[in-house]
Amino acid sequence: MNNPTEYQADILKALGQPTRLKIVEFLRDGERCVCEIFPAIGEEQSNTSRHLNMLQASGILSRRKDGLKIYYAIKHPEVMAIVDLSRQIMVQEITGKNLLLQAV
Amino acid sequence: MNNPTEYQADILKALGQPTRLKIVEFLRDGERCVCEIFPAIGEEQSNTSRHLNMLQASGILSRRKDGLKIYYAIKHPEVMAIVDLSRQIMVQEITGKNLLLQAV
DNA sequence: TGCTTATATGACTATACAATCATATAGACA
DNA sequence: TGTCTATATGATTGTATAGTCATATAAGCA
Repeated sequence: MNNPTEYQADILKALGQPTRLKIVEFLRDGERCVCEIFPAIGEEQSNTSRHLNMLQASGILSRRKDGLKIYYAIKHPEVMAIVDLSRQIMVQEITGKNLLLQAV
Repeated sequence: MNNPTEYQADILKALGQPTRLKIVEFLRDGERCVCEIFPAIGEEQSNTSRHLNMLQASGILSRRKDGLKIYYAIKHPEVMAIVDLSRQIMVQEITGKNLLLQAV
């Protein structure tokens, strides 16, 4: 995080990983504790914990403690907008490639 | 690229790297050849070429050949929207941290 | 106090990535 | 044909990352 470009890249890099993308998608509807998140995405607790920590460190998620449980939530609405836009790009790319395949 | 989530993550990962973010930002105003790009972002030609190749492979950039030169351009308007949103998140994060610092 | 549950972390391994240097390819043109 | 220019690529190196297993921490409760 030495300069703005690196900071900005870190935010996008945090989202650019399948496990973390699954976490963010699962949190779309609101905050959840770790004990709900890791079974939902099918990853180990320790691995999920690391990714959650990274998402929080890069400003994607907020963290709230309640007794034993720790609740994570999407911190900025812009996060879901980015996720949705990247899916749009994916869909357009896949559609384009299928059209190419059909043309063969 | 085995499943949609990985595909989507690859798009975001492609944007989540400082050198590639600089390339995309430089292409905001329109297509440019490699010979314009690498001096503008201050990276070596070979390194720039690799990043351009990756950005094209992940569907971020389009590529056009004209004689000796190869022109790259932003392929989807959603790309710049993502870049702008990620900067908004960064600004909010930095602002929030500065407020915290002032409170100390 | 001791036990249980929820979450985090240390140590490790395998893999991926960015950058560099040298070199290859491919098109333009004399 | 030979030379020049633009771009890509092979080989290599150092570093970062994801995932796993075992263990630590910390809060709640009997």
